[in-house]
Amino acid sequence: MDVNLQEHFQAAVSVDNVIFGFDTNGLNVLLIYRGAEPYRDHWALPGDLIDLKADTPDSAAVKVLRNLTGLEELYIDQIRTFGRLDRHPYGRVFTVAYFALIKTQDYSVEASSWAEQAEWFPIDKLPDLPFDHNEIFNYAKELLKMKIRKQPIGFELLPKHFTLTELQRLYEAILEKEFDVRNFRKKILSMDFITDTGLKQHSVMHRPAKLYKYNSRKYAKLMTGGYDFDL
Amino acid sequence: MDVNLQEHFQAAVSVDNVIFGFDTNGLNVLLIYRGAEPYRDHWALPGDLIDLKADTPDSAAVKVLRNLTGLEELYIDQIRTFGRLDRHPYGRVFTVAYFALIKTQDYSVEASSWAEQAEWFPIDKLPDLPFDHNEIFNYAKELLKMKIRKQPIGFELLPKHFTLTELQRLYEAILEKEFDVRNFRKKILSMDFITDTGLKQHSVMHRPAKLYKYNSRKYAKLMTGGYDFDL
DNA sequence: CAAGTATATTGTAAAAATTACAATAATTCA
DNA sequence: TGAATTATTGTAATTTTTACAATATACTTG
Repeated sequence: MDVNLQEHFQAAVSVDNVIFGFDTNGLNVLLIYRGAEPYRDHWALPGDLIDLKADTPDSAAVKVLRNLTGLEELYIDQIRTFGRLDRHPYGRVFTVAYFALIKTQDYSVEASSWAEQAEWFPIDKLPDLPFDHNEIFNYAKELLKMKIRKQPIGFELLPKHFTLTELQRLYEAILEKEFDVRNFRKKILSMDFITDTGLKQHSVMHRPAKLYKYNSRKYAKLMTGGYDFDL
Repeated sequence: MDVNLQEHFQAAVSVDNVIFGFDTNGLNVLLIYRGAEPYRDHWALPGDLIDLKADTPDSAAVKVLRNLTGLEELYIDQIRTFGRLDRHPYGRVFTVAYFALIKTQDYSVEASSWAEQAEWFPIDKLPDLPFDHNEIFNYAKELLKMKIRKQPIGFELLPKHFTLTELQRLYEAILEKEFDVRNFRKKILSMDFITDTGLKQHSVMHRPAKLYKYNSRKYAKLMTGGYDFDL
């Protein structure tokens, strides 16, 4: 390899994940409390340098997720790559940002080798983040808004069985906008990819709501026919 | 820097551009005939390794564009990053893909240091491309389809003054779908961000068409009010 | 067990947007 | 002057979106 080329092979590449979760308080993001330099003892997006001998950006992002949640089958998607010259104090580090959606209720989040703690933060109460993580988070939030209007990814954030009210609150939290109850239900049901499970809530001190589930098979069928999801 | 870190700082990062142009034959992509290894004498997407001391992915992509076209003010947007382990024969090279839109008519394209030739290819008649450039191109094509339905970027591909028929042909070429003449015009005009220039075509052997221009100020006004572009 | 509390569920009419469809107009050329 | 070629325009039917409020069901409490 000639000198000219060697100059170029001196970069590191990392992944950073914006992990969204949803509960009764609204939309949350998972942050870690960094246990290593740089920015030790700061809250930051969970991420790691890519192992150049073993990982693609995608597989590296999945590893970070798995470390944190023990789960492999999560919704994950690349956002974009950030590469300001001075974004990392140790050298030229490009970072490929991802966003992931997880069902908060179903799984518990645990600290890992590089994270002393991991904690959910409401998206409107984030601490100031190191590196360019504020920028990455804002970009992710916009992308989530866009995507949820085009694809049925909201279900990734809800338990397997959910009520229509929960679904509506989710859309409202993400889109920062309220919907009319009747119109929302009409529209969602007309799309025909959620199914009534026949079950109901119980032990709630009001009329119990029907429980629905997402039917990915019906959705796949619609897409094949060139369907335009929108809300 | 410890050994552990050094292992990570051995990657190179490049940019690759999918440059779209539009003419009477339809939608085209600009390819270069590589003058250097690897894949010398192959048609490929124009791109280059990022200068780690000077460039961000964005600025590197703009430099490639400028080299090829002499222009700086082009529509350009990041697509995503590709990082298969074996995608480059010289080592671990990640590539940040971009797509750009240029007005074919207005400017001429010239070869550069790393390109012996540069040539427009109709998007349905591309040669087989090296690296993962086929994958990148396909991804870019899908993204263009999505974006043109959401943002008025079509105008970036047309001359300053254009006819409604030209605009319709552009949408049809990108979306691979035909529109009804009357409905298309109604919709476009109702969006109210193209303006009649008062000019007409001439020296055409049929009724001359009115010439319109894109009015970005009106578009900006609409967006502030939360407008949802769609077609 | 009756009344109270809290949320779930449902329909309809008006307005807006989309779709389907074909006849007339303006220029150049022979 | 007419032949050729593409540009331009309107309307009715259908579908989608919007705005709006009364009733239903379970649990809790007195």
